[in-house]
Amino acid sequence: MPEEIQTTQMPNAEARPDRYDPRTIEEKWTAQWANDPELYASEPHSDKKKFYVLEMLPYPSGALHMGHVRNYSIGDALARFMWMSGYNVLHPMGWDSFGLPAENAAIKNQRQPKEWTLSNIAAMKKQMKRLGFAYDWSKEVTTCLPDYYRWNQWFFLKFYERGLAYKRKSKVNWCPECATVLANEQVVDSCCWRHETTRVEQRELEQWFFRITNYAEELLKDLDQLEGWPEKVKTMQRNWIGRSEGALVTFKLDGPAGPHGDSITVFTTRIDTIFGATSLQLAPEHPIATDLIAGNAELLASVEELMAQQRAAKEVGDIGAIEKHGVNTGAFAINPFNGEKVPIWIANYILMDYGTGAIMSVPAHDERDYEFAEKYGIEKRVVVLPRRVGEPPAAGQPETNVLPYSGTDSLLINSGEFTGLPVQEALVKMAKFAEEHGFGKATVTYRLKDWGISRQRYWGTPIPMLYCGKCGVVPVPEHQLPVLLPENVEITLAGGSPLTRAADWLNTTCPRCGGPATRDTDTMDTFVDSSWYFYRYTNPQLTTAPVDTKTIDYWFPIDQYIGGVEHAILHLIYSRFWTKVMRDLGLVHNSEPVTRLFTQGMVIKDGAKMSKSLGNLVSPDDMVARYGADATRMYTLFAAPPDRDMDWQDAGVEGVSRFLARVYRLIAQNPMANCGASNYSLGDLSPQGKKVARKLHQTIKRITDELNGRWHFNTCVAALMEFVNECYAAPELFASPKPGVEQTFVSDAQRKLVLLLQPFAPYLAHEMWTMLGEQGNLLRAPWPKYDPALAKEEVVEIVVQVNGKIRSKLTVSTDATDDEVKALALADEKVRAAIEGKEIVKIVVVPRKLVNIVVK
RNA sequence: GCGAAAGUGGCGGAAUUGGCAGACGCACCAGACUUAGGAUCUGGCGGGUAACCCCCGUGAGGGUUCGAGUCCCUCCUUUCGCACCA
Repeated sequence: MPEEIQTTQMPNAEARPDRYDPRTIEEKWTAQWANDPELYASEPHSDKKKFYVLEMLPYPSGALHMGHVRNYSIGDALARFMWMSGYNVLHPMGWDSFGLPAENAAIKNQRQPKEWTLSNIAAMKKQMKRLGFAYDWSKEVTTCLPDYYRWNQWFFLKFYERGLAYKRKSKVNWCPECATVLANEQVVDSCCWRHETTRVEQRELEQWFFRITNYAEELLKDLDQLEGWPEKVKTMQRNWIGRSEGALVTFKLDGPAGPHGDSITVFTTRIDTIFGATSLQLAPEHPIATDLIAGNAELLASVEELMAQQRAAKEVGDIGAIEKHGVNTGAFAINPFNGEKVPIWIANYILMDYGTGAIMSVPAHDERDYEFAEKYGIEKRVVVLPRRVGEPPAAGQPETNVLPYSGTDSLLINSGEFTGLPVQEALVKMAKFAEEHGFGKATVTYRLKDWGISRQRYWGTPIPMLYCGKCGVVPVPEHQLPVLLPENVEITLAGGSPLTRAADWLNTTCPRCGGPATRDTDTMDTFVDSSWYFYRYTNPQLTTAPVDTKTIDYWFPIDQYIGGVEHAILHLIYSRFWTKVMRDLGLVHNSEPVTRLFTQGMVIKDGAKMSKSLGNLVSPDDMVARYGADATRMYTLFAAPPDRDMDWQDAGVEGVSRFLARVYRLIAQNPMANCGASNYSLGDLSPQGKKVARKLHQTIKRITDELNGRWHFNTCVAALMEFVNECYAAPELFASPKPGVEQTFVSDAQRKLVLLLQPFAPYLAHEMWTMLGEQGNLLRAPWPKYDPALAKEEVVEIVVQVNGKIRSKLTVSTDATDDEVKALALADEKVRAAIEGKEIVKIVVVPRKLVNIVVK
């Protein structure tokens, strides 16, 4: 039916089938989906392939931003595609809802954190539903509710039983802005990860720690198995774990023992160079250093200065640029390998929190030691040959050059009984020698530190520990869980944990002796919440255990995790650690939580990441109101490949919206009943019909390949646009197909277009699905298959080059042989003009692509 | 300093294994339909050129190849990660 006739018949604009009105369509379906909780529900199903697709859960700040929309649009497209591909899909969502912003809001707006958080959740959930994301809300997890955080406490007790949770006094990173402790992972360039310009201070506090270092080796080793993870993330984790193989060697002091003992233990990765050690260097805070300078005011002052220099360098975040300074203590230690006395120095570039806080200095073979020795005139003694094993000495080069060659494939010299050994062998033998003689051993050091989880904050999981005057530290018995977070507590940022002021809650009885006891007033780092939430999704209402192992066995590991790269170390290393502990507790059987990880790019506007402070935010609500959820979502997929940063342009959404309107009109002008058969052949169609059919099947192939492969959804959308353009090139075909095969084809093409659209623009797809008279659930309709016979072109354009320059183009049958193509090319007028009078050296034929005639 | 990724029209981006550079979209220009158009449809749109043929063109320079955005080398720029870790 011609468009203009239809439009004049329509009583009101809203219902005009030539007018795409996303708002009416989307609100209708939002309501319908809300009434159908089974739609996205997924339960374990023994005879169905599962697919667990997960997007990182948001912090309920109050409103979604475009970064969220992009993240969830990627995951949703995948989930929808996998459903249509026949998988049993788990696609849950939840709320990482403990944390400081709720407390700030409480102070600022006089609202309770709980009320503030829950109302934010309600608002954001509504936004998500309006955007049409296909989440199974029956699996929703809200980490700030006792249903969830009681299991944090349960895990804490299990960790404690296993010695994986312990308390110690330690120097901690303190953010004055947050008024709480930060984990090492939360300190970025010496500043708070939340307050990027706030310098972190060092404070001494009693803290609970999780012994993640017990798993350092496994966390490192298992990275090799994570083939579906970006190399970049794995590299960041490897750097963070920072494994270093070496040896500990103990040097006895050449003098009386002080309060901190009579020896210095150094960590070295080059024990083979120990005969070249001409001094020891201690960190300014090293206990022995304290002993050695005690009572010497001059030394004390110098060391204070070294400490200040180190602190300053750390604050700038560039300890690497520190200018080396040191002081000679005048004391000596004995090198246990040769009995030599070596001077003990204190230096500003030695870090107390790495290794043992003490090194042996070998100026001849270490650049840093060289620099230091140059400055202070310390002897440089060569103990490794300046060349590889088997290499003859270079002519004119001294056999014992300082800093000659830093490789470990050389030979030792001047090293007592170890002289002549290759370095690699010496490393092993000398560590063994030290161990046999009781002054050292081979060891491995990590940069990774235990995870400090105590936070002096209110809005978090209470740590389930008690302090009894008689019994000391006592865990809350399991049956008393949860330790509920008390409500209506006065919240201030200063003055330690607000929980210290909740007297009723704070004072309790000791479960061991029945005497008075007080609760731990700290709460857990929120990264505890996000370390295992994805397990809880599988069975969020379970009251007897954190998870049901059988259910986990079905769903895990997560097939696809999608989120920002900013979580490469924090969240993603904690989650891996937690999984390994859960495995050791017998709760899960997988050792890694995530098979494939995808890190999407940021949303950029006007050259910078969208942020409130820059004022370049684009509100998803505004976009949805103006263009609809489908257009907004589809644009986030269209603007760039999902792993790259995308540049937001309002006009771009409009373009996508126009495309959706074109799709709508294409089908709405003449929605056809299901003709059943889809087995037409090209020969039955008109030339126009053939072109459309070919394009359709090529489009199916392109989109299917992308969804199964590299995920360049931008080209999927482009492919859909190309197909629709092809349809518009033959306007009568869709408007009034001829009875018979043509109608069958158009009916089929309409359906396939809707199916292909579903992952990217679900609202419009559902609307058109019913418009076509289909009753079944579109989300479970089978993904269309492409027919290679239909996708194949009959003729192909061949480029003819002469010496690599395009001279002509030929249209030949796809089945033409190389010789036929060659003959056609040589017969071509333009080609003949180009090669006239020249000798043909060679003719290259690339089937279905080109001919290159090489002449001279 | 070390390592990784990237650099293509006015803009976002395409070109999956070396084979027509610029798909698709935005912006812009012209036309059609219209009382009107910020709707819709049609066409154009890298640069040089009045235009055709043609020449040039994927950060710069070299190389391999019949043929290079794609592979190799050197350099430049941007982004990210690491950086006295002994």
